[in-house]
Amino acid sequence: MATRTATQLRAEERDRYDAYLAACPARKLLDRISDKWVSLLLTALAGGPQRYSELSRTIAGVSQKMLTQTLRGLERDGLVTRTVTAAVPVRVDYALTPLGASLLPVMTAIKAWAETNIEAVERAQRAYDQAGA
Amino acid sequence: MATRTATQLRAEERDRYDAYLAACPARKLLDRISDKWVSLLLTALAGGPQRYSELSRTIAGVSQKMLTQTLRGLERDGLVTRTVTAAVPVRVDYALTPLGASLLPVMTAIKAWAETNIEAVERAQRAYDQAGA
DNA sequence: CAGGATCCAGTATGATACTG
DNA sequence: CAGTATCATACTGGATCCTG
Repeated sequence: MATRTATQLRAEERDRYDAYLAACPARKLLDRISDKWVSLLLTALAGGPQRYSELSRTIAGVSQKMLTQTLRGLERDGLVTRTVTAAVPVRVDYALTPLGASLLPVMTAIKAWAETNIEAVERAQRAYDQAGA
Repeated sequence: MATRTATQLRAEERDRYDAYLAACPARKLLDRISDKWVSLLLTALAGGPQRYSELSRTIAGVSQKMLTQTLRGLERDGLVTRTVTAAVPVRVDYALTPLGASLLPVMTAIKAWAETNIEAVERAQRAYDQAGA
């Protein structure tokens, strides 16, 4: 128990530091909503409620795991609701809450920015790669 | 070589499918700008150019690697510029391009949404966790 | 239909040490 | 000061099988 002094101190500082970061919930929330699947899911629900299977088809490329996981997270954050209808094959609908709807414009704006500026970005990339080579 | 029919067909479909997704650059761009460090860096540069070390202090918690990596990506995408000033200790300034500035309002909006609605989200989380327990 | 559980590969990220 | 290079790893995300 003597081979650690500076290293341990640094680790302790890091822990305290991480704790501080964890104490800043806004940054964590920012990280959570800065997620590909989140933006795609929220915009997918913009047109109204959708079933699980509809979403998986709309998003196209999302795995069961990511779809379920992201939906659970959004439900927990109060951004979407999950409604189960008992039937022969179970039916589950997801819909935006008012809180989720309030985030929608921003998500739409990001998506729109990406679609609008993709060409400019690609031009910049080509120029950058040219200069580098 | 007869133990695969449905499995192989599914794999082939998936490959074709993934190729299609890769061909959609807007989704890739959306994923790239939906990054924690990107939003933090762009908003950090909102007030004007900053040096590398200033940024690392402003962002607080970012590692050298992530900082450099994210800056390089943003530079390649044409969102920020990198200006090297030859001096005794080298000086490097980063600044937003017009393209980067055009993304700034959206990034600011996300950050603001997170800060505004963090409490509502936390309430929702507590309610969700209560119900689950 | 709508998941839950599990296994596994790839990537993202951090810590550390070294350099012009 | 402003990185680069390397190593180690934690976490993401996909594939697969199983269930109410």
